[in-house]
Amino acid sequence: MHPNLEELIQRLQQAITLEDLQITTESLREHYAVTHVVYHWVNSVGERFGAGTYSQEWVDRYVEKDYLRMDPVIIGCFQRFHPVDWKQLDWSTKAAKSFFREAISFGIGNQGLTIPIRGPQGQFALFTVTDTCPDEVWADFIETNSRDLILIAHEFNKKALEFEKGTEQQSAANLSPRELSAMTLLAKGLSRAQTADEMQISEHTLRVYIEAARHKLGAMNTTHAVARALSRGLIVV
Amino acid sequence: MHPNLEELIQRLQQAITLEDLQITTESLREHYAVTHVVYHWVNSVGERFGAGTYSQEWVDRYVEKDYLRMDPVIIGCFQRFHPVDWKQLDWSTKAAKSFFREAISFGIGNQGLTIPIRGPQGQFALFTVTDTCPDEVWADFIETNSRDLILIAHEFNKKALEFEKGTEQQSAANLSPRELSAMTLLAKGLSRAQTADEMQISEHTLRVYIEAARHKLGAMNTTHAVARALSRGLIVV
DNA sequence: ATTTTACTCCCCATAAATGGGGAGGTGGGC
DNA sequence: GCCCACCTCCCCATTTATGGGGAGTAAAAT
Repeated sequence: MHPNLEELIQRLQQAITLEDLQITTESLREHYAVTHVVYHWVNSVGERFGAGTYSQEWVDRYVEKDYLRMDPVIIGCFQRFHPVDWKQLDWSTKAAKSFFREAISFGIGNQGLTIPIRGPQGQFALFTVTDTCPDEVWADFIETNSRDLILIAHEFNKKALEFEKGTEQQSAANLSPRELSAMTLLAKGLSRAQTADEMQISEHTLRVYIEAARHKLGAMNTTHAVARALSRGLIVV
Repeated sequence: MHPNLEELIQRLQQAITLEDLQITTESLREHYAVTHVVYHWVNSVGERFGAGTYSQEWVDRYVEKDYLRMDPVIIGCFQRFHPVDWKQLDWSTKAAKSFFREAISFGIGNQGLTIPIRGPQGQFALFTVTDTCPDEVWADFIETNSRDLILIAHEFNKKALEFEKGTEQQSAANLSPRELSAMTLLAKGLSRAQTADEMQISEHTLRVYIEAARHKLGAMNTTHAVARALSRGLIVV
């Protein structure tokens, strides 16, 4: 374990503004003596939020070209769980190769480690450390620090979720057991007739539950109601 | 950091069967001198998988009574990111109270810390440590070990995902951008007409996307397809 | 250069979901 | 004891979703 992990995490935990997170990324960059440290998050509303040491030029370029949609780091991390060494990713396509060349020209560095992080309600974030060095040096760096970085990424995301919570409040909307059963069965793909049969009630009665759940959830239709129940963690499929 | 974390994680990383995970939970229980250690996972197909030291009687009881749907630990962890001390959860309802009493009678312990873990395609897992002790002792335990436990939980899930990859690899389900747009808008409660209008295509065309998405997701109807897309983290509302 | 993938459009008919009413029974909480 | 939330049942008519076909263009991957 790195001796200063405690101190770094404490600084993170004490952050109260976005700028504090920004400063923390800069401190981390100095501390680990790497090229860049970035925390990046696309929230449930599609808003982007991030803190990091990439140059503004690169960020602008990235947004302008909509690289989010093709960046092999994003694509790769989205289907992985463990930290991803950029070398493990698929850079074979032409677009990926030119993207990588361009990234290097913007001073991103030739090495990178990105940790995917997933939170409630489908939240997805990335914590990235990049450097400019030979493969062997980078392998050593990962070997030494990956666990610390996982914990730091975790703390970053915890903080980001705290900020998010301040901006969007969500109503409790507690559904009755029968309403929850109805929502769950519908989410499993059963039709109303099947659901009513499974719940051993008439379809007429089932409709009352569905309607009640819809109104409680402020949903437009059954599909919407099921989607909201899922998003809010009221039901599990 | 606990001196034996390295050894424990290495043992985890070398696990090649489900029984190895089971043995690891038992080793962890001894190592931390706690009442129970459990890793539990409900995958995208709804299959349950787990390793842990709970008694078979409690597991059977839990499944029989379908406690998964009301367990405050599940509900609470599903909407949280950071490790959850069971005391932070909402035990105010009558059902929750009797559930807690019953759990204690089955020797689960009066204290618990559960770490929610989320993987690709909406995978959701829980890593739990329980104990029987006073609040202050438990607070100390958490203070001392929570970070180690996060890393252990991470390794557990990495291993579980490796196992999963072996058994079911067909659930890749790549939806095209238009299919994803359709699913997202439907999940937001738009009707087909509104969705088609929003996507600026004819409703006939929209139906092709919905049908394609349904088939790819193996869903019975639109509601089911949207639910699966949400569960697997393909779309966000 | 060829194949695959994605995107767009159109037809038919039937089954399903939705909108709005109303009514009676139970149990728990104040 | 009363009220509220929950559970159950039923009617009407209309809109919407679903099932199965087919077919052409354009871009991208191989």
